[in-house]
Amino acid sequence: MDARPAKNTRQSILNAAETLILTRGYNGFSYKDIADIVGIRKASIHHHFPTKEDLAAAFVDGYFRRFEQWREQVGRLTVTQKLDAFLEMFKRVSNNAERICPMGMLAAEYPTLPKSVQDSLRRLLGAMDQWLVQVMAQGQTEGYLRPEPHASVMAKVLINAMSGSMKIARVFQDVNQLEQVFQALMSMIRLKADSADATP
Amino acid sequence: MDARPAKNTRQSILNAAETLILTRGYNGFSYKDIADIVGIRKASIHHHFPTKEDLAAAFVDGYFRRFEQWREQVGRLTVTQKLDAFLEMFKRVSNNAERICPMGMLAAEYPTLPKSVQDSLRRLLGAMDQWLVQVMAQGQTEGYLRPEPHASVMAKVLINAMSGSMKIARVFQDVNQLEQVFQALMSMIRLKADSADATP
DNA sequence: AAGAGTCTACCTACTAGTAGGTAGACTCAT
DNA sequence: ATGAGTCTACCTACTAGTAGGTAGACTCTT
Repeated sequence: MDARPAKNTRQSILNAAETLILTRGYNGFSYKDIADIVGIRKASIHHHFPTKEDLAAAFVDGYFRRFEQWREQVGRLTVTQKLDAFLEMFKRVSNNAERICPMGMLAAEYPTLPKSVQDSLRRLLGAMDQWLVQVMAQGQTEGYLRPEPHASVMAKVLINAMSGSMKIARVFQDVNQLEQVFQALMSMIRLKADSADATP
Repeated sequence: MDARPAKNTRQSILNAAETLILTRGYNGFSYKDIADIVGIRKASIHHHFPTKEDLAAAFVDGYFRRFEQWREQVGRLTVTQKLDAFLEMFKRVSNNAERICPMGMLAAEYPTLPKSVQDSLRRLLGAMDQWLVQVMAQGQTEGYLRPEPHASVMAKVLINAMSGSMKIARVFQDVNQLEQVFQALMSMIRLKADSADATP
């Protein structure tokens, strides 16, 4: 059927790994779980990803690339739109209500992760933080966001509040929490109704 | 030497479990790890805690009881003092810089936890949330905290921002982050300099 | 012919948990 | 007071099952 079944299997494995990592964590799934989902044998996974460490690092790196693409896409939006897009990104991760974001999951498991996965994760978290800080700083310069606290702290508060909410929402099965928390936080850091430096 | 050495071992196991759960998570440690720390044989742990599920549930329940005691102790303090005490509680958890709070760790692992542990955890998270919401509401009534957003959302933002900060701080080895984030958040929700309804 | 991809069959290391036993302290009837 | 019975706390030795990973044979496609 498929012209190139190869890439497909690799991607299927990666997709299965993504769901498993974001629902159960690195220490909470095995190659058998992946094999069952993808419909191949356990040994075949090792052909694409020799070790579990390789697989996890590949997932985080892939996530990083997708984040970079997304960052490019939203680059020309206003601060308001960027922050809305940021919320949407979180919502997309938890669209099946069982997943939480890589930060919430993998950062919690950090000490138990293989070194290469730790490194990839640090890069991802660093990039997300850097982006958010820049957006916050821009918002402050434009007078759209309050000048205090410092953009870097504002960013930490927002990203942690979002990530934490996903987790708590999963425990208590509360679908609307992410949106509520986001809107509340925005109302706390916003100064004006809207920013409007849209560079078309 | 000791009249009743029994209780001691049980408590040692519980202490080891606490550190292991808060650093590596439920899926990240084994009975062997505990045995090595406490200095007894693996099988002996089963005498005190028949299953790993029993051990984890006992830890969470013990944590819950300690929280209830703490809540009693801070009951008569002002809102400002209560929130400061709340920060101190978080700081105490992470005093060795490797631990994160049960919320950050166990809530992330939630879908993989045995049912009884899930139940205990839900009780703990529920109690902590309830307490914080009440404190926030009191602060709003006294005019010490901003009337918006709703106390329940304010509580979620604070607790998640704190819990998340501990995790990120561990990844980037940033000791001061918890304090910074707390102070920043307080400055965002505070209306007056201090609350002063101290009931002596 | 060769390589990629998948398979069966296997390995070692480790997991939680069990079986069965021992040393010593407590209880209590004689 | 003393010996039988019982209890706690721990032990060694084991089980069944699962983890990640490997070797080598079998297909296809090019």
